[in-house]
Amino acid sequence: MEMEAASKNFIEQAIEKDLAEGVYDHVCTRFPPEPNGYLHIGHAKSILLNYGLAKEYQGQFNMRFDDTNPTKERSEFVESIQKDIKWLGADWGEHLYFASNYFPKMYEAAVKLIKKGKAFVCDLTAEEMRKYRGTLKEPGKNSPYRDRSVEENLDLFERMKQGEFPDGSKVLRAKIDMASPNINMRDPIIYRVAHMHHQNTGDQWCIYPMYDFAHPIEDAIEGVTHSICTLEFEDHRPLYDWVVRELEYPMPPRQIEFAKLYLTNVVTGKRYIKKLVEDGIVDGWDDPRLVSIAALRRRGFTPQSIQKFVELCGVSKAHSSVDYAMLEYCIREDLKLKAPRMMAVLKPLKLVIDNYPEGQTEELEALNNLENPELGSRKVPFGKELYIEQDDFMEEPPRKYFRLFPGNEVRLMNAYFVTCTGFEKDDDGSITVVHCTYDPATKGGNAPDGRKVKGTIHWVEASHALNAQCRLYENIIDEEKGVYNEDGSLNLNPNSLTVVENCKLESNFAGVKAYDSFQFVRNGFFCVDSHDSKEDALVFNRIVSLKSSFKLPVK
RNA sequence: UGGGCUAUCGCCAAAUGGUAAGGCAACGGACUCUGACUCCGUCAUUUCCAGGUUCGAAUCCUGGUAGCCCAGCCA
Repeated sequence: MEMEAASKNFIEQAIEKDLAEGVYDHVCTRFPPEPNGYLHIGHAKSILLNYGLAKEYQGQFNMRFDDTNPTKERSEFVESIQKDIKWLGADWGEHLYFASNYFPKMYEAAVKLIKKGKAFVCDLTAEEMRKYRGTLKEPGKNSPYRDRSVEENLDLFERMKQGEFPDGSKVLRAKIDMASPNINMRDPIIYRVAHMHHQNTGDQWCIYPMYDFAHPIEDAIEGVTHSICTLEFEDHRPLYDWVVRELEYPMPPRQIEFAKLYLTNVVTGKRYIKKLVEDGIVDGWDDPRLVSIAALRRRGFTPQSIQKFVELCGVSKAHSSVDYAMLEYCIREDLKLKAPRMMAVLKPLKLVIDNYPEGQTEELEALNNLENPELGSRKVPFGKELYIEQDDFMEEPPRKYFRLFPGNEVRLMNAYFVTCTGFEKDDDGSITVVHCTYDPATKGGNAPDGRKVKGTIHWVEASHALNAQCRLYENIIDEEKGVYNEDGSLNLNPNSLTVVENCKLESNFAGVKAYDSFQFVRNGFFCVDSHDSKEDALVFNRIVSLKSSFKLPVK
């Protein structure tokens, strides 16, 4: 049976058209972040899209730091960004570039424009410039400096470079059209004076190119064919095209825009994440409540799960917000067969097996993943006293409750069948201990007489159990009304971080680092906070999932 | 009448004039060593709205409506 080939997205279609028409003879894409923050799930879409396209068309994928504005950039971020992209699986090979390394070429390009009469040095202040620019509905006015001679412009621009002028006193502008309905074309600034230290070029430069001028040049220099960016740059495309045309690059790059990835009710966006980090609302850029790449990694997401997610989301130009459930689906799907699992009890309730010999313990064999025996097995201690989940016992069960209640028999996962014989309550009326008897013949979890049980529950042996305080990170932060209100107060999900005391963990957790911190993945999975990106997060079963999957029957 | 862009199920998203894919979610049912997983089934007579062209329209035309982006010496 043949699978229908997946339909091509609009970018693939554009590329194939270009290739077919001979506009380009190869494909080169790039991911060009500004090193001013950590990467998040939205960037993953762009990274994987660009990388995937390059691979699909046997092309080249460039990693380029768009570091043309030293005020916001830090080398801390150039490290983290590279780490995150590598982790995601996008391989740029030898092609790691810094826009700042092109400053000499950009300077030459600017000189070329001046010589062509297409750029001029302007002395208007920022304030004046805004007035001359006009408004969205009214055209702008030409700058009084617009008609300076080529010689004068050349001289002035050279002196700007030499540092003769203070910040803000002079800029270089492209000479296009002050009456253009597109504000980006109203003689945009292409170079500014900024006496500032740059993380890569140091104090070599005191003039820096603007994005609209720098970006097309960067793309052209690297032989990028398809410069893929987000929707808000659509209005900049005419300027992008103007720059590569005026600079006369052969086989100029083409800019294509797509819609950003947003997650419903989750804070995406570098700006917001940055503020949460700076305000100390979260513990850092890798706080598991965030959707930064670092946080997702720590939370137990795998690169494969994120790749899958991006693939599932698709690419289009329609503004959209993807359900968080889709991301969760992807990690479950990925971990399902490849993660070893253990048992842990988050809200413990003592279970005593009255007919189990006092003082005896035994080791039982447990598969690490029932669906994938290749992951091997481990020994789990078993004894007279165990802990089970509070939710797994009910004094008065509703209809269709399959777990433990007086008189009912269930299977202790990987162990024995037990039948509930009674329970104890304290003065408050809360249940303290549940009593049961076990059937020694059901060792391993199956009855020789073939009888079945409806429920299976997880457990931890009391004397071997590890005590832990678990931090449960739940969903992020609610963006429904905006993360920050107008008065500066925050809209936070109050359940985003829950601390649970006295969790009981299987003794096999002993070798696991940082087992005090668990990531909520829902529907049967929890991951151990890896803290260390080299380690895969460890998965253990259920615990809270019943809340979402067991519903009380309606009366 | 500033300019640009977008509208297909609760959420993503295909369909390129030939009779509305797929995934997530949801809901039934079967299975099950965790009520998970798996499996099987249901889920848009209709594509923002109104007209028009056509044998045939989500696709073309006309006119509306709604949403997003643009007036940084940020990217």
